[in-house]
Amino acid sequence: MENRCENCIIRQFNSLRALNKDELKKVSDSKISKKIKKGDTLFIEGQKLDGVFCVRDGVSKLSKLSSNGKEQIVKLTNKGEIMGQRSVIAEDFTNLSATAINDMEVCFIPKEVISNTLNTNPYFSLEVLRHMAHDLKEADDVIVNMSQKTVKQRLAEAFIYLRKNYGEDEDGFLSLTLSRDDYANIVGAATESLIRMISEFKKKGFIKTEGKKIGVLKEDTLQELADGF
Amino acid sequence: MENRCENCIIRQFNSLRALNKDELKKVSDSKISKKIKKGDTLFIEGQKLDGVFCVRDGVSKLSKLSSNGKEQIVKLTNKGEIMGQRSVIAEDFTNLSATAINDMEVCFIPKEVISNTLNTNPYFSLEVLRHMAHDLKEADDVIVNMSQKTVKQRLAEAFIYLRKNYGEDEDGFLSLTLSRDDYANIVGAATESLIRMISEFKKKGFIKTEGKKIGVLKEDTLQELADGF
DNA sequence: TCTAAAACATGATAATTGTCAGTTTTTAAC
DNA sequence: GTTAAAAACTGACAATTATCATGTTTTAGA
Repeated sequence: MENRCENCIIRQFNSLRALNKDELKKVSDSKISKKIKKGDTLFIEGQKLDGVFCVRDGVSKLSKLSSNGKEQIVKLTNKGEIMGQRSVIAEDFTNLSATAINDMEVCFIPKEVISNTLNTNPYFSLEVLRHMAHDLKEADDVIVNMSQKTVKQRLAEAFIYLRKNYGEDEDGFLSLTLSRDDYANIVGAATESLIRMISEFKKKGFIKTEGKKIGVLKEDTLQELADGF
Repeated sequence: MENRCENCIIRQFNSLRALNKDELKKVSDSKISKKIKKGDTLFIEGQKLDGVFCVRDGVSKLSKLSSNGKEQIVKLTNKGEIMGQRSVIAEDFTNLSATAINDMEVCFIPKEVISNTLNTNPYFSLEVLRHMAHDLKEADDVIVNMSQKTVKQRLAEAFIYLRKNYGEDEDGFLSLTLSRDDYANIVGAATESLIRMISEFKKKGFIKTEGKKIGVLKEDTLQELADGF
């Protein structure tokens, strides 16, 4: 049992930091550490979740299947985030599927522990509330982008977002490597359209590619493009 | 002071129902009733809100300006809903503007009362959390619709939504009358495109119109259309 | 009631994006 | 290492949607 929540720095980045010692002990005693392989799924939309997942390492995509059978990625999660809280709080089925984009390390925390703490520790509720408020704001922004911007603008924005949030390696390629399909499902476009746009960006010198890897060359130009110039 | 929160049925539909007598008294003593005329604005995106609005009557649109200058309506609020909580909780500027679609009656509740209660009454926090969880789920659905469905599908869906949530009058017209511009800003399309589609739906007998008013004639057909047939 | 402004409407055309069909490259399993 | 499957890519074409131009109707205020 070397991995105790008490010693886990990750929790400083999420709502679990509002827990007191006793509560933290309960969480730690009941949590189950899991390793998720790239491509594996944490949960599928429509499932009932028995708990939440705290991401120690790796990135996952939260997506939803449209009635036309296409996947839409609603959000990418990063280290420190908690997944599945919406479903546990609303005592509802998940509306999203979670799939690992690279190898992940997560802790599963049973819902009883979470809901007990929500009922007794208002600071914890408030922390969860703040995080959800943040998610809601981001979701609103996505709605506006989806409806008012072109695919090209959304793609430019995606590259900037990925660089900002996940960084790049020593050769200037985005640290988070996504498939073309994933890109298409983030910006909400046909895969072929998206590939064409990547080619275009590359030809124009905005980005560089090497296999799946993509590197941002002209962030300013991409930003202008995203803003509509 | 005839209008006391203690006697207001509206609060049964929102998170205020989790308040105890004392808390409710505080809310009631500090609240300010306001009448908002159709077309007037409750708040504008980027403002700092000093409180939340509890909707007693009327409908408002929550919208956001895109960088291209077009408005996107993110959500319509109805009787009983509380507006501005996200901003108050996150101690953040509003990301949305709120505009009255018809004449409204709202109560303004100062943020201090709200945040005090959030800090002390976990049931209230939990209720707010549930409502926000619901909003977040709805936002996810909107994202998927925006990116995966055609304008025609989204319009069909909008008519069904409006009938279901706001009802219709004795002549079969939607109770909530929106301008063509508002419709365009809900489904995320150019106003001209939208008007054309309304004409098409009318020609095909799916809906009827009389001036601004629109009535759903074939809900099943619209539903099939929205689902992609 | 008159009048200007706003909202509604339609046509022509252009831009954006999707679909289908096929080729090449990469990946992963045996 | 070979090979089958998956992913990446390209072209041709079609469908969707936006834009611009213009006319008509409705609405609200003097």
